Amino acid sequence: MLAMAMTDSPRKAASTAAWRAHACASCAARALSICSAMHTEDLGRLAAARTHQHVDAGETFLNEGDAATHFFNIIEGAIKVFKLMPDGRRQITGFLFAGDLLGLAFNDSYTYSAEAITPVKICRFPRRQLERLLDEFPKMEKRLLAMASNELAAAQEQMMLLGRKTAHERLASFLLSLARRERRYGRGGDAVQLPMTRTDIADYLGLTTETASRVFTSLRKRGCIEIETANSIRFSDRDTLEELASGLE
Amino acid sequence: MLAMAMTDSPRKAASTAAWRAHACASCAARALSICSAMHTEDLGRLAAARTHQHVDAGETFLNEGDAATHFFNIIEGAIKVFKLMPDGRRQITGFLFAGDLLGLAFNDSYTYSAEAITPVKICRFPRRQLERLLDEFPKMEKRLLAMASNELAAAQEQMMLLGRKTAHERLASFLLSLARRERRYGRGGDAVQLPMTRTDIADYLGLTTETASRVFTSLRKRGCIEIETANSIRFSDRDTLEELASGLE
DNA sequence: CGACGGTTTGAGTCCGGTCAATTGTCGTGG
DNA sequence: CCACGACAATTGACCGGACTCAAACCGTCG
Repeated sequence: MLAMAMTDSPRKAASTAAWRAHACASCAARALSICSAMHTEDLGRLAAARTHQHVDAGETFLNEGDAATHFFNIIEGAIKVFKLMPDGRRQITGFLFAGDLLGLAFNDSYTYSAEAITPVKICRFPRRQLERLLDEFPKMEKRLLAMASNELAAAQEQMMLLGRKTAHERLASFLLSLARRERRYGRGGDAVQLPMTRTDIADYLGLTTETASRVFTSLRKRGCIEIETANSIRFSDRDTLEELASGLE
Repeated sequence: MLAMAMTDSPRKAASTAAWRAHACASCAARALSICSAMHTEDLGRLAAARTHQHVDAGETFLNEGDAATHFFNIIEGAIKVFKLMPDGRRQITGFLFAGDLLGLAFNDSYTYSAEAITPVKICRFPRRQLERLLDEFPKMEKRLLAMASNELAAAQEQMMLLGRKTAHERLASFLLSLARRERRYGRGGDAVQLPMTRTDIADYLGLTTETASRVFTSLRKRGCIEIETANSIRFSDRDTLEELASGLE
């Protein structure tokens, strides 16, 4: 809101969504994964306070500057987290998928916006509820600290990418990290799904749409990847891609 | 170690330092600031396990890939935290000064290296000791979580800088953030000290030394800053600098 | 003083950005 | 079924900001 108010940005603003309470099993299961030591009744307390929501693709459901009253759990779909400059320049700081948590930062207001890439199911918890739980379950706090720590390491890796890598190295790194993620979650193999647009990828890698597209083509012509559709690619030479990503060629 | 081993990097490797135990008041005071609820005897326990060290300027005292056995508290001086690519490209992910903590990440091994910019006094604690304390003092954990959260927000701001800002905008942002920090810690006014070299600044901002230097000159000619010495600048038009930093001009 | 590391400045190049046009994809409705 | 519109992706021609290479300058210290 704050960030949007002072801008003539061409990107469109959010629509405020109405949140409805709704029961859901996978949601509680996810909360469980944060801390297996939590008692069932406490889980229930958290579950009671949560609300569910479907968000359409392209909808912004969290705005930089808004009071940080809730945190979110992506149940299904993909979202992008980003920051805007007054003139509309955009930097995507991360893509989040099913199972990821959003909004855990302990600041007064959100320091980023979030928008659905695909139709998304999300689960929203009040932060106060969480903080009360944290007081009772220190293990949960440790778990969150570990998560934050991993995110921080990832952020530093991304700084390396944005500050020092070439366009080719950036895209190779990105595709491989997506593939690694898919592998970690069971699926995978040599195909990677790209739910986001070329413009999103460019805004994540600090490039323009045109450059992103050109590098896709270039990697294809070099025999590193096959482009089945714009949103689905397949690795045909993962080794070369790995070398590219780490800057060895 | 790991990162250094596979590289023919022109940058020099670390010298292993000998750590000696030593008593120090400011160190305990700093630990206190992490959690005021800690008992004196517990503080003593942490204090007993710590060791002190002087590190010379230019010395690397922490290597990416090394087992993450300790965390650090900068007592005096300035350090840089960075990552290297196999061919020697470097990205500085942060500068740390007196009072800052380093190595709190909860990973098995460090994901970055750290080198002294000026002669430095640091205080080293074993991580196991800290973790035991964390179990006893949940408030401490909450404090760490808040710190990690702030760092994460800063990291995202830096991604915006590296991915989307021009050279001028990057330097303006950097100078202002340094000034803001000095102000937060009492000192300040319109002068900013730059203990790091132009090359360090460039490696932090994703530029080359030459570009960094040129932009300094350009800002001076535009009347935004005065360069008293290479390591000490003064703001002469902070407003214009602010506008530049946020991309408004 | 001279040596050395850091800084500044200059000349020329190039990677990625800009602007513009074309192609491809998909959903809608006649 | 195809025509159409909207939007994403690709491709081409050109441009420019930052990089590269190189030389000169400066401050510090032995």
